This record gives sequence, structure tokens and C-alpha cells, in this order.
Amino acid sequence: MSSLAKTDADMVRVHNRLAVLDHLRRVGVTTRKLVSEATGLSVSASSAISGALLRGGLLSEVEEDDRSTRRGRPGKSLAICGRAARVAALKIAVGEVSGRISDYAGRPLTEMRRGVDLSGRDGGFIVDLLADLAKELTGRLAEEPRALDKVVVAVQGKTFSDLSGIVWSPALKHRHIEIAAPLSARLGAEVSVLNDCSLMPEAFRWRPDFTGLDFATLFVGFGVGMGLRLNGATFQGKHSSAVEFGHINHMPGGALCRCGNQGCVEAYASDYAIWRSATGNGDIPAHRIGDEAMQRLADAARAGDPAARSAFEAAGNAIGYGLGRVFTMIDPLPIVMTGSGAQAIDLLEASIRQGIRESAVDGLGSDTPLILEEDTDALVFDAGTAYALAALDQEFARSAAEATEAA
Amino acid sequence: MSSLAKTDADMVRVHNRLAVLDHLRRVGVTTRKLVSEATGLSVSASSAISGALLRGGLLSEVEEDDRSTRRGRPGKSLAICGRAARVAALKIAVGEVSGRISDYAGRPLTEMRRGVDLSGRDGGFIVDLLADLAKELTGRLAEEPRALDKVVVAVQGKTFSDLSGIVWSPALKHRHIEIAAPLSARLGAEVSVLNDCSLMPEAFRWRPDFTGLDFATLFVGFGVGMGLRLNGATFQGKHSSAVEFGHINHMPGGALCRCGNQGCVEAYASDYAIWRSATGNGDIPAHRIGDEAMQRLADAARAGDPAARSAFEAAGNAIGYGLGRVFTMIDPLPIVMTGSGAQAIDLLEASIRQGIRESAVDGLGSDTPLILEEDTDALVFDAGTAYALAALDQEFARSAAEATEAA
DNA sequence: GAGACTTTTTCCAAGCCTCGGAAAAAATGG
DNA sequence: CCATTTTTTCCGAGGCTTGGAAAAAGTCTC
Repeated sequence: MSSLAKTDADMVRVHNRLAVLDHLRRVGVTTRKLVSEATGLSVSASSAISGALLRGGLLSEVEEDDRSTRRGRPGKSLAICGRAARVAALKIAVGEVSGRISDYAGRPLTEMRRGVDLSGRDGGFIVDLLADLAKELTGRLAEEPRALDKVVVAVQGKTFSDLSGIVWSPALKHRHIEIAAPLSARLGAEVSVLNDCSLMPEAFRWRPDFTGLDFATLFVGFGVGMGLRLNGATFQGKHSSAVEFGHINHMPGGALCRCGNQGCVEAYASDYAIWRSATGNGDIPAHRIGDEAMQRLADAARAGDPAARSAFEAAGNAIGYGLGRVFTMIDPLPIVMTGSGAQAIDLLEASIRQGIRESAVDGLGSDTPLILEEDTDALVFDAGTAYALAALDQEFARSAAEATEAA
Repeated sequence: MSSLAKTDADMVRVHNRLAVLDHLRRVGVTTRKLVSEATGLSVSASSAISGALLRGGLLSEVEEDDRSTRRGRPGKSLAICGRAARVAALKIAVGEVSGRISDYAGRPLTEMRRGVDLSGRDGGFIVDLLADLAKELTGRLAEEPRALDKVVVAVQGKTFSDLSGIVWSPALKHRHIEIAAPLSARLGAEVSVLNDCSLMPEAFRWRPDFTGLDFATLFVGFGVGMGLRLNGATFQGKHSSAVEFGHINHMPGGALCRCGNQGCVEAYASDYAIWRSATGNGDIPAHRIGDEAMQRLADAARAGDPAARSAFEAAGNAIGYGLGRVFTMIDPLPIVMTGSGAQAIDLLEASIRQGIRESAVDGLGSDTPLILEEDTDALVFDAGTAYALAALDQEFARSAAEATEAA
């Protein structure tokens, strides 16, 4: 009924434990004293909380060689204990599934990629496939066989806002596929299904150079997608999986898009759009344009091929106008760019910036920083892992009450 | 450094006092028992907090005739005490300033409107004007002469994100005008300067039918602006005053907009755009098109004038595409519409919905509810008042500590 | 190498909240 | 007029943070 709920001492404990964990994730290794300074907690509280987390097994004391020859009692170094949990980031893309397992400290333990034709497959097959993938990954880890604590599935395409499955994906013909519940039953861990692009900002969650920064991640490749970090939170839509940047209309009545509409950004800027524009064929290619084919096309443009050049230019223009529209709505934001578009940034950047200049008020944002991340897969794995770890931190901070009782 | 800060008992107190105030604003009159049920606080805590707020003068016990003939001790009715504070909502528009004073319970006490040619005036004049307006308004209130506790200035145009003043306004020729500091010095109350359109969702802050609802407010008139309520918070940009819906590009290379760009939504959907389109004159009119003129134009369209009809249709189309783009980014949202566009909704609605259908994925959101609010001024005053009261609630919840000590 | 100094950690009483239950208060019903 | 019911107040308990004192674990100086 009322929108504001009460708070009590429990909330305070959870919040402060979370603050300590958060600080540790940012800096990696600290001492109780430094935690106190960073969080604003008293040293007593910092010490008590660290102690509880240590007893709970979430933290571990580490030996540091970095004897910085200062007087006084040296602080005992603390770090997140990798053995406290194990998370998996899985990925469903057109023609392949892949995954990475990491420990609670965020260190990647093992990773694999498997090419599969998913197009005609149903939900049961997908769940089986993901379960197999996860089990093979865990099997590789020699140590004691232990279950996963949290699984994130990043999907190309639209996902349910309750993180339960896939509404629609270019990788699959079937629609409305439940993933979370059946996969969770198979793996014994909570499963969250999210769109890969909107998840991407999570990859930067604890990176010091992105702390407190609002920014957008932009994927340009097979499709075009965006993730937003606003007010320190990764933006998630209520109804869908959020920022469908590729389907923001660029040109009313313009080029035909896969979604059926005319003039979407994707219909100009995605691989297939650039391809059909360069080849002069108006149809949407039936199959995915390979990365090598796009590389050749880019090289042709670099060599001066006029059709290829103008195709990339039109793509950059559409992206630029799209960004200009986003900047007009939200604010100018730094852009982290990935996908085949990032590889061809030399062909795109000028027209992107020109597009922003023409579409944003006062051209604001046309000089926004453009940060390139070549390895899209790594970015998605990082993002899924960070998301999973953040969720675990919340759970652990909450259940630390019981842990203290037990101890 | 770290982004998560600590919490302590103080925070708990502030948060819970705020929860009680929030509930009272939503329902108007309650009892301690009902507060307990609504907030989740224990009856003891609810009682203690209510008692503290009563002693602090923020609440008052009210007599209710509504004897609902039930057994048991009847609950003592509590309500926000109007005399606890006084806030002003001021408004700067093209050719006029206006204002309303309300009490702490949100009841309007007095209101006035003054036509002034502001175009060539500087900051000093504006501040003087607003100070005079506020003082004349307070002077009207017969009772003991008391100062304002909080002032909100809603401005057509772009404002600084720190709420200190005006970056640019169509009402003024000068740019970068400081308002908050000098006006605050004159009135003895904190002053916040915000864009009128982005402020508008605040008007619905405590309205039960909008509780927990995400929605957009859309102003179509002299200009075109939008306000967003997302995740229960009114969206505010970091750099500017947020959602410049009117300047989201509609058509690359399209009609000339006041902002200098080509193809903005405003260049199709604002009063001047509809006017120039209907009259076949390509220039932006030098003066504001009056409301009566727009009414006549709308009547001509209703009578079948083809030029007028197609002008409104083009306007609706641009708005529809704009909304489609927003929906694609964020989510389909209910729209609260106001301004002269709301008056001409019969001429616009079909093409708005058609535009959404053509520009949003699967046409999602083309059937979104369209809620009309005829009285734009009242909406802005409501919004400014709600914003001011919410800010006061925060301050009072914080300082309630001292209040209890004092008592 | 021993004592002085310095800095980090731990320990403990105190202060604030909220919670739960008991007691008091204020009405209705028979 | 007394039993019943419902709301409000009162009081002790428990949890978390705080601030200061004590302990711990080094470096520095003589």
C-alpha cells in the first residue's frame, strides 16, 4: 500500500556487511582500518563485521609481501575468499552456447564454447544443453566436486523481466521459453536469464575507473543493442529486457528491419544491414553474415570501395542519430563499444559523431568518449559473473545473521 | 571512494519517520494502528514515532465525525499539520510568472499570475520579480506573517542539474542565470530551480491511483516536453534538466527547429510547427502563437480544412514516433498529456497511436493509456508543491532528533 | 638488544532503535 | 454496571554501531 517500507537493525547489519563486501570487491585487498575509512564505519564496527565475514568464510586473511616499511602494527590484509562460492555465466548466441565458471573472488576458473545449431530447438533442448555445459565445466575443476551457487544466462534477444526465460531470440525459432526454473532444478542453483546487451554494464560494476560513472554499452554486430548504467544501477525495463537500441526508429519509412518495422537503427547498422547496403541487395540475408565476411567488407571500404564506404557511413549515421536521441532523453554518456562495429570503428566514428552532432541539442555529446572493448564474449562473461556475485553478496550479507548464530 | 556508505540507527530513525509521513501524505488521515499496518512497523514503534512527530508539530490529532460504530477503543485520527510549514511553487513561462503558496498539508492557500515581458531581462530582474511575487503572495495571507520554508521554481527551458538556475529558457534572452542563491537570500528559504516538464510527474507522487506506477508526462504546446517517473523516482538528468522529448530527432534532415537542428519532434508537434505547417510558411514565427489562434486552427481542422488537418496529423505522427522511440528504450508507459496538444487530442490521437505502431517493436505501447490533464498550470503548481513538501519531509525527518531532545 | 613509539585490532560499556508483551484507556453490548 | 473489544502507552530485551581503553605487533633509537 504505502511505498516506503520500514527499516530496522537487521537492515542496518545487511547494508553495512554489503558495504564492506563492496569495498573489498573494488580494491581487492584491504585492512580493517582501510575498510573503516572507505565506508565511514567506526573501526570497531569495521573490525566486528570483518570478523563475522571471516568466520562466515566469505573473507580470508592473506599474506602480503608488500611490506611498506611503516611504523606501527601492520594491518592484516583481508580479501574475498574465492572458495566461498562458485558462479557460472552462460551465454546463448546464434549458433553457439558458451560459459565460464568463476570463484567467489571473481577469478575465472574455466571456460568453454560449443557450436550448436539452436534454430529449431525447443526449451527442453536448450535447458539440457545448458545443464550439460555447466556440468562439463564444473567437472573440469579437479578439486572436490561442488555445486554452483548462482547461474546467470545471457541471451541475445528479449528476455522476461522476471529473469525467468526467453521471450524471443534470433538464435531460436521457438518463443516464450522457460529457462530459469528447469535449469535451476537441474543445477541446484538459482538461475537468472537476462539480455546480454542490457547486462553488459555489470562488467564494470567494481572497476575503479567506472565508479559512480553513468555510461552506456553499445554492441554493434549481428544485431545492435545497448546497456545503460544510470544513477549507479544497471537499467532494467519493467516489461521487457530494456534498451532495445537497435530498434529505436532511425528513419520513418526507412529500410526494412528484421523486426518487421521500417527504419530501425539495426536496419542500417547491423552486419546484415551493412552487407545488404554494400551489395545493393535489398533483402535481409537469410543467414548470419560471418565475422570474416564483415572484415573483408571493412577492408574493402578501407581500400576505397565506394559502396562499402557508404554502407559503413550510413551505419555510423544511424548509430549517431540513435545516440543523439538517447543523449537528448537521458544525458550525454560515455560509450563502451563492442562487437564487429568496434572492429570497424575507424570506418564508423566520423559518421557516428556527425550523427550525434545533427541530432542532439547543441550537438551535445558528439565528443563523448568512445571506449573500445574488442572481446565481446569476455565482456558478457565478466558482466554475468559480476551480476551473480552481486546477488550472492546480497544473500550472504542477509544470511550472515544465521552464520553468526551458528558460530 | 567506495560507493556504498554505512548505515546506523540514525538512518533507521530518519527512514521510518519518513515512512510514516509518506503514508500520511497518501491517505490524508490515519491512526497509529493503521500506520503500523501500512508501514510494517510494530504498533509500539508506530506509536512512538507518531508521538514524536506530534510533539514536533508536524502532525496533529484531528476530530473525525466518521464514527463507524465499531467496538473497542477508537483510534485517534492523525493528519499532517498544515501549520508546520509553508511552501511556494513559482513558475516562469514565456510572458508570465505565476505562483502558488500551500501549507504543509499541501492545501493551496493563495495563487496569482502576472503577465510580464521577460525577454530582454537579466537575472537580477527575474530574481526581483520572483521575490516580489512570493512576498505579495505571503502578504495576502492574513494570519501571522511567516516566512516560506521552501521554494520551487519551475521554468520552461533548461535548468542546471544542481537546481541553482536557468541554463536557457525560451522566456529569456539571457543565458546562465543564477536564481537559487539570490532568491534564497531574499526569501530566507531554500530555493530549487527545475524544468517544468521534468518536474511534472511529482504532481502524482502521493496519488493513490499512481502509486508504484511508472509513467510519462507529456506537454505539447508552445514547446514539447516530457517528464518520466521510473522505478518510483522522477527522472533527473545529471548534466541538464533531463528528457528533452521535444528535441529528440524525428526526421533526419527534416523541418527546422528553434534549437537549430533539423527534424526535432518539436519542429513538427509544437504550436509554431503546426502553425507554419498549416499556413504553408516555412519560417519559425517570431512570436508565440496564442492559445486562441491554436484553438481556431484546431477548429478549422475539425471543420475539414485539409492543410490544418495534415498539420495536426504530422504533429501526431512526430509525437507517436517520439513515444515509440522512448518506449523502445525504456518500456511502454502510460502517458499523462497536457498543454494545447491535450486540447486537440481528438485531432492527434489517431496519428500518435499510428506513429507508435510504426516505430515500436511489435507496435508495443500503441494502446497505452492516454490521460488528459487540461490545466497545465495547476499540474505544475501541484508538482512544485509536492517536490517542496517531499524535500521538507526529508529535512524534518532528519531534524526530528533535535526536536525530541528539545521537547 | 631493550625500551620508546606508532599504528592496528580487539574488547567493553553505552546509546539508539525497534520489538513483543503487559497494562491502561476508551468505546460498545448485554 | 460489568464483560468484551480495540487502540494506545509503557517497559524490558535484543541488536547494531560508537568511542574509548587495552592489547597486539611492528619500527626506531640509543
